[in-house]
Amino acid sequence: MASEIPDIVIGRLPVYLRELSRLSEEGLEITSSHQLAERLGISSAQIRKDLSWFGPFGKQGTGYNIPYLREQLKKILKLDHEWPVALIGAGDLGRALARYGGFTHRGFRIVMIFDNDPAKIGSYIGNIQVQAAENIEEQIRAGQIQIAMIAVPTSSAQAIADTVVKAGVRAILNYAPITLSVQNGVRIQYIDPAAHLQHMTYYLG
Amino acid sequence: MASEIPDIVIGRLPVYLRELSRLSEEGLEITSSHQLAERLGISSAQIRKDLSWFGPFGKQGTGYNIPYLREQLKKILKLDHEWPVALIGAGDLGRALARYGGFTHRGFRIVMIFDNDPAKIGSYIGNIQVQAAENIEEQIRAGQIQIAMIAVPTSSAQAIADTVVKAGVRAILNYAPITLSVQNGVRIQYIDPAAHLQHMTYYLG
DNA sequence: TAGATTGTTAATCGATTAACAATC
DNA sequence: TAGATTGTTAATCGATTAACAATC
Repeated sequence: MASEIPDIVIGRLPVYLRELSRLSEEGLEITSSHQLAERLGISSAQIRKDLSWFGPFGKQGTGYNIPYLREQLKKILKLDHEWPVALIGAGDLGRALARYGGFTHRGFRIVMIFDNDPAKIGSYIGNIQVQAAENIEEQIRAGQIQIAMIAVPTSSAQAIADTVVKAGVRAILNYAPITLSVQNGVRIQYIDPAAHLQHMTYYLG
Repeated sequence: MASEIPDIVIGRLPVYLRELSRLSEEGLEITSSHQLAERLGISSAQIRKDLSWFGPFGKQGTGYNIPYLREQLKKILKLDHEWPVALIGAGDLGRALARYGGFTHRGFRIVMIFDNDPAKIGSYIGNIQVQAAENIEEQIRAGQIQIAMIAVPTSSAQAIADTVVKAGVRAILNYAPITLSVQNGVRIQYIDPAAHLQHMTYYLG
């Protein structure tokens, strides 16, 4: 049953997928748990154990067929179709995210952008027009959007989270440096660069 | 001995510090492991255990003095002085990072920015002038910079990492979606929003 | 004092690793 | 076949939690 697979295992699958894509770009057709392990700096046993939660994907003596394993991982992570994403916040960070080219070939497309600044509403970022924040709930519901990226000031992040969840969002990528409170069943991932830096300074001389 | 404290514990300290700052802004002077736990969605036992690695900071029956605990955590994480940071890459993301206001009050200041695009070299982002990438090694060495943020295309990320490490950098915040290979003693933290999104789609219907 | 909360221990729980039979 | 690598088991390792004496 899928729900008993450790979350920490799920979190590594995108990293495996990313490295497989690189190997593929390098022209390789076959890889092994050892090759992946060396490139990712983890143990080959862990890679084999992680994959074995989902089925046998390799061949003894040979390794893994890269295109096949990529396909399988994409299926597991539900990346066999593109996910529409709502972006809340059109400041510097929001605009950088909207222009970032790395989402599409990995399964995501920003389809709506919101801000509460009258100077930004109506303007275009790429080919998407920034909408008023008051339309968030209606638009997300109408578009049946399940994923939102929050790139607003800390002071409004919780209210925005409440709004998007009410509208049906079930996965939030939160760039505001604050722990959000949401109902059960809603997933949140946090991106807080300052926290990452603070984690590393502990080890600096 | 500091080196035996689990890295996963170190990684939670910035989150505790962040929440303590919020409590402080709300005007509170005292908190408890229970209050912190509820706000962060983790167990109070974990918070007390984590803190106990570094010393007794609380008072039985009362809890923790917020200003005091903040000071102690800052000392532990070496945040009692400001860290100069080199930013490599002045594209959309680099510019958003350079303008991000959230670094300074958490212990970091971007003091140099590099790019290899002649159209960007010499231009200003805030009050910092973008320098040519060929100056990276010399400038980082001269400034004795220990922390770098990498916001360059995937194809050049490893080469940039090699360069900054050669120049003396010991902590890298990497925004390129690639696992970097560096010598022992160099810390890396990864920020890959697409990977975070892929982690969450596993759970979506 | 009575009530509350810490710091710490021991138990539990979960994740990683080593090892190897199976087999390509 | 000989060599290599998977998938899986069992052992090890590490992290989390429950519980409570100490004490403010």
